Amino acid sequence: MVTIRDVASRAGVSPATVSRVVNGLVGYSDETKVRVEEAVAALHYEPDTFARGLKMKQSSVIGVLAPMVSDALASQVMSGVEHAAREGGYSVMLGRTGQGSTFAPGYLRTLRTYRSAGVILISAAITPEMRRVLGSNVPLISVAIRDGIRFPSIGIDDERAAYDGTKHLLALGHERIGLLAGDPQSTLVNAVRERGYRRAMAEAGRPAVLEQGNSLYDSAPPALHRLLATDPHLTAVFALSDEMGAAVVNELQRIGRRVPHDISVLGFDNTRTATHVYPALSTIAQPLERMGELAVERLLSLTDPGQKVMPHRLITRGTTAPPLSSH
Amino acid sequence: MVTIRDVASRAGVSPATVSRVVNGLVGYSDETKVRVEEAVAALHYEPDTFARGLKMKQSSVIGVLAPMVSDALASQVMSGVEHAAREGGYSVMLGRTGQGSTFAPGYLRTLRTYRSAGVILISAAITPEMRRVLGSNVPLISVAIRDGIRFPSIGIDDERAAYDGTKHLLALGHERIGLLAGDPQSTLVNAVRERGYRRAMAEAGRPAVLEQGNSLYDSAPPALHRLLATDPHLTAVFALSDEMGAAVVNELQRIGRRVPHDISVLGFDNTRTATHVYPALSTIAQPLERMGELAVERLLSLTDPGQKVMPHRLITRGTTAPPLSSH
DNA sequence: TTGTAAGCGTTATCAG
DNA sequence: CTGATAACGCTTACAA
Repeated sequence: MVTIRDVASRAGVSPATVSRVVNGLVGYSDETKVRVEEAVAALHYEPDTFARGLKMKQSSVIGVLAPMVSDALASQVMSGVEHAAREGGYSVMLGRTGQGSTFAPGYLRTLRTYRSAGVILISAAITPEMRRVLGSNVPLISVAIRDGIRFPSIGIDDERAAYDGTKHLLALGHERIGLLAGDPQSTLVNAVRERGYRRAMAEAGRPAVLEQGNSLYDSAPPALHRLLATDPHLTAVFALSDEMGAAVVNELQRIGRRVPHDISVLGFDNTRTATHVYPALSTIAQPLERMGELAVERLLSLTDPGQKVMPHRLITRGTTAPPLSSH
Repeated sequence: MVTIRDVASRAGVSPATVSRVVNGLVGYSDETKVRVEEAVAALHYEPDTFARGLKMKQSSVIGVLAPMVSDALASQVMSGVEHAAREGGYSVMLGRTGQGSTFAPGYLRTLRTYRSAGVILISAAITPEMRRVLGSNVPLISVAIRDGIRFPSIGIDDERAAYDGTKHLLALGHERIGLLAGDPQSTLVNAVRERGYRRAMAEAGRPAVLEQGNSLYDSAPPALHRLLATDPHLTAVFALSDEMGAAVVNELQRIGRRVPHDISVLGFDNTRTATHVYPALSTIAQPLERMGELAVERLLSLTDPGQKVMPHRLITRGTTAPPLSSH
């Protein structure tokens, strides 16, 4: 292993000087800088992470905690995170957490011992428990979820997004729109979206009809059937995740209902899943990658990351159309 | 920060003794063990990763390099990796590499500087370049790919699996079976699977008809149309990835061909994607999670990881049936 | 069974 | 502008 002393002796300077030029500090002549750099290059010197970590009080790893649920969403956020992290010379350590956050404490502990520069939570709220095990030195931020008050986060206005989505369906002429809600425990995302739907329906003077899924594919078919049982004349269903939306499209197909002729379907998030069904799913887009980038930027900016609301966008593809009855 | 000296003085012993009990070494009385453990617990002592890493020559991170391509596959392997790693007290650092492996060298460098205990490559072959940047101390293993000779790997017998898949279609009565191949550059997976298909077709005295995709969803529809242009009477298509298989099912639907009545479709890998289309995709399963677990076990076993061939399995779901003409 | 002390490779302080 | 030197927290001979 080549150490800073090797570089120093080859360049004919002291280790301290090497450290200075390597870290871009001030206090050396141009000439020594050149000599040191030559030596560094010649010897392929790389500072030792552990020695450095021991001295300094933090490392350059950023932790990301992603739920195994909604892989596609997390994956897109990750792209952004990774990009921004790499740009800033940071490495990303990803932990996937289970349904009941089984692994989260373990990961957080690891991240703390690695003196992580910060951690990003995807689609998960920051809990006091998390704050506690992480210690107070490590900044924390949530992505794709937010409550607008308590913790640093980057997300969209979920209430408004769901409101807009419902409005779109209403504008198309639909009057009976069912909502396929997500896990009700997710009060910060699903409950909020649900509110947006209810508001739009109420404004239109239409009754809300909804059933709970859990955001995942498999939860959608049964929920869809409950929805249809409640109102067999539904002409549109708004699913609060693309996975559920895709499942609805497929299930409708299976039971012989044509999409979008008989029933329109609208998804949520605009993950890759939305384009992996036929017809491709109309959905509400969140700027997932950008949110990931922003998360690392804010995390590293040292100032309080605060809350950031990103714009959402309606994307119409093949699953939304006016209802048959509107002709 | 609480250090080993704090624990030592509280327990009334030396730092060396604390180190010994913390690391489960020998050489202390039961009584001191108890005292030290009490002190550790009372002070919430945690050994400093960096100080330890500086002394010892390796850390307990396992690196995983996954292609952004085929997220679903990587995700399943990751589950296994994570599980086994956690079991052994290791942390997992995930790096996603681009199409042209853009990030791979950077990640590998990071992993080396973190003195990673080993790195796992998902669906990627170990190149001399990788070996070089990683240094010779870090063990490396590939998962879901193998060439059976040169590098440590865990995978299935791709030739045989593709052969079996083709045989299945043949046994159903199909005679005109098109192959939707993957990236031809992937000589270790796609080229091998292609060989299996060719062998089965040759044995059946049927002509091979194939087109290249790149394993991803979007590459499939155009390739499917080329396939259909070559032989409009195809009654089955075998796609060498579930994403392509799903795309074929959807595209067939779009152009008005019924699956499986008019055309059967068989996928490959048995990722979650296979169940996210309607009808659900019949496919060849690889024990992805198990492969991930095994990868870490072998990586950490210190002996040469060697090559391991896992069993594959045909899973018939809704997209394969006898051809119409067989009645 | 236990303690002392010498590093591991860096960075930071303080002289020069 | 540069060089000694003292930590950082831990492990491990080597002594006792």
